[in-house]
Amino acid sequence: MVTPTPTSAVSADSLLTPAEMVDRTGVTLDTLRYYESEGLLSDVARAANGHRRYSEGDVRWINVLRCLRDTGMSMAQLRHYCDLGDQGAVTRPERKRILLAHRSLVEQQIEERRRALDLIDGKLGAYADVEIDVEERS
Amino acid sequence: MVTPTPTSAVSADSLLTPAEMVDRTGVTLDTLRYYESEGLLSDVARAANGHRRYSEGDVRWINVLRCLRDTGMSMAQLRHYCDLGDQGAVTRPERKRILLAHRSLVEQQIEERRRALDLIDGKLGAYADVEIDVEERS
DNA sequence: CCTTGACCTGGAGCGCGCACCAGGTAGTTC
DNA sequence: GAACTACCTGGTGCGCGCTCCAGGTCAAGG
Repeated sequence: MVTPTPTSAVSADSLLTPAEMVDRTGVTLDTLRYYESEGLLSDVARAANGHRRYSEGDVRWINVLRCLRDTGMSMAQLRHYCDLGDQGAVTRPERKRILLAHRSLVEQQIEERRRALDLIDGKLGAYADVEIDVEERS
Repeated sequence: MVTPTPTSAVSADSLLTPAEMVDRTGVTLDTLRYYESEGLLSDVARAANGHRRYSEGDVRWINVLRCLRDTGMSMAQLRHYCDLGDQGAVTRPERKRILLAHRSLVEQQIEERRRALDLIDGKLGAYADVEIDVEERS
């Protein structure tokens, strides 16, 4: 399963309502539901009235998802990664491969951005004489 | 036929044909025209038959555009930046401001990616025992 | 003369990742 | 008991940044 569930018994008061989840993760309600519908977040608990209840594990998992998304992993890749998680330990090698591949991609992104900084600094050199009005608004 | 086009014959006056521009910049024909139509690339020369002719300056400028785009500057911001350039020296302070702002954004991106590396490495720790089949083909 | 190929223009189409909306239910508040 | 709030489901819409397409021009080659 995707979300680590340490025990079968979960202390009820540690579960978060959707609104609390939004606060904790910074992810919107719509996006949380979207991720769940796409299989990125499985086994979300429900209250008696059908409302979702998120665990601390869900919070951590959403943070992982956002980290990967924000560094350029596509929904499709993320879905694949989650599917592998759902399929059990036999997929661990491939999950490791995916993480390693993404890791090197992130390193490339850092390199690309370092080069960008150099280019920007080069252009900024042409503005060395320009004083920026610190009082300027907006 | 995939026979290499006779690019050995460099176009006169060191101006580049659209196809040559694609080779030099890695940007597609459609995108080059799109950028021009959006005002990111002005005053592109034309041959007698109406075909575009790009200068070495155009090549350098496209590289700047791609650098900024690839680090998250939106088309709208890029358009604004180019408009300022077209308006002359009076806009230099704002152009500098934009570059500085984007510079700090890129630095934030690097920081975010460093944190991503930490998180990925943390997860990779759980796979320390996993051997990846190096022979695996794909 | 006919074909081929590079390029032209204007406009439509598209994939992604959400964001928004309508219509409904369950629990609390006055 | 009426309103209000929080949430539900299923579906549609949308902004961005290209990407593709139809239909045409022009020049060179066989």
